[in-house]
Amino acid sequence: MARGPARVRGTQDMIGEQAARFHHVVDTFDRVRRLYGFGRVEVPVIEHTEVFARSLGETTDVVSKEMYSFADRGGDGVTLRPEFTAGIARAYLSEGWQQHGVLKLATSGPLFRYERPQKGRYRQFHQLDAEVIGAAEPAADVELLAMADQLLRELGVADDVTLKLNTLGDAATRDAWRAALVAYFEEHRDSLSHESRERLTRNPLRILDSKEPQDRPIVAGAPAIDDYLGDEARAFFEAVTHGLDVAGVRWEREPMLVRGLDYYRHTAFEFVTDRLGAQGTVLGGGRYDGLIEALGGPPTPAVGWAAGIERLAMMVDAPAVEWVRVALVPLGAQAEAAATGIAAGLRRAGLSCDLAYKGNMKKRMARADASGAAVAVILGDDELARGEAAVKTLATGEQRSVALDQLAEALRAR
RNA sequence: GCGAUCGUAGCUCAGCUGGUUAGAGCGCUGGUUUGUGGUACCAGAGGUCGCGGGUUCAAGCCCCGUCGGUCGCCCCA
Repeated sequence: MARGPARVRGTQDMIGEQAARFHHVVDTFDRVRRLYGFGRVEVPVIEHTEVFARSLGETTDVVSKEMYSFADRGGDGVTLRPEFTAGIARAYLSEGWQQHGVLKLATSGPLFRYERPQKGRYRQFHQLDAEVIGAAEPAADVELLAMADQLLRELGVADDVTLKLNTLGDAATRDAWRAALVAYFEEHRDSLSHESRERLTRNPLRILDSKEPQDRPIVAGAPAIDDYLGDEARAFFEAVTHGLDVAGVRWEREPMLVRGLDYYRHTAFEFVTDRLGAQGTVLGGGRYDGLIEALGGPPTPAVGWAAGIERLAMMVDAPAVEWVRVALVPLGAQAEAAATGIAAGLRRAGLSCDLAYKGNMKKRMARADASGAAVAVILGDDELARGEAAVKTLATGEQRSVALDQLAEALRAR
């Protein structure tokens, strides 16, 4: 069995196909984000605990139980980031990024939540993230959703994923709807599941996506957000949905889709799938016009989303293996010394090249084959003395001599 | 925090109702070929059966505990 120290629960070591899938997702995101003019931003993995505590506020469970928080050697309370948005909002304020006007930002990297691992859920997990800060216009929501849609298309998972869209309205709408929901559920308290009765005091909006069958009929009769939407909020949502239609982004209305936190306004959305067990959300986000203010800044409109890299990586087709083009097989001490220089030359010429270090010739040839190289360059004392190398096309077994000074050119042509 | 399920070689797994020296495939090393791979054949290395206790003449197999993995609940910023 395994020896040595174990991996920390909920972390992952990735190699081979798994690592390739992961980076395929990140690379695709990086390409798509440029198409939409989103600049890359880098923010710390660690923040003062206050940054997340203030942004999360109401849901005590999240803050107390699920953050990786600790005191550093100086006694400061710090937390490994459980999400991107709060840290980016903090940077926006502390670094004076208002000077840049409307910011379209993209980032990706590790996040940490102290949770019980299960399918598509880890303690160190990774997300892609996109934010538009400083734009109150529905066009920002549309652009962000169009980018998400294109990303999922280019990853080849769009057919397995549905965009669920809702509006939470403005602050007044949200408060009124919430009050109506609480009153309604309070009325039906006795028929609710045990879990939902708990939620009623802690986080009543969550009752709307309860998994308990007995809650379904009650949820179905709950007050709908649409009855509480003001004219402005309604117009905003219509602008978003119309924009999506024009951009050719398919969406479905999901009136029960909510966000637990108070700073979310207007658009809320999730791209969901049924391919990932209990973790159906592959990409989610919304408008968080209240967040920067909650962190002590000026009222600043913002909207964004994040997507789970692991979840996407599980869904994409296996990316093509990255074969190396040339396998260099030196034989003997002299040839090995010369091969180092030849390999460097081939690589500078832009040819990917694997240099065999160990084993007898048979072993080295076997490795050359396993590397997927198109050609093996065999370099022994005879060849070296003549200033040549044997170039073998591995697929056909055909072999010929090539002068060393013409090697790069000859290999490129093949 | 709760529940279910699993834990045998580096990996994937087999091991019959408890019964001698615990097996296979892949991978690894060496050989058939002292300078020729992908196919084939031969040989070899590699295992505290997660860990601890118990029952038994006898435990990989049964019981208890514990640790770990997986899946789900809670939670989901």
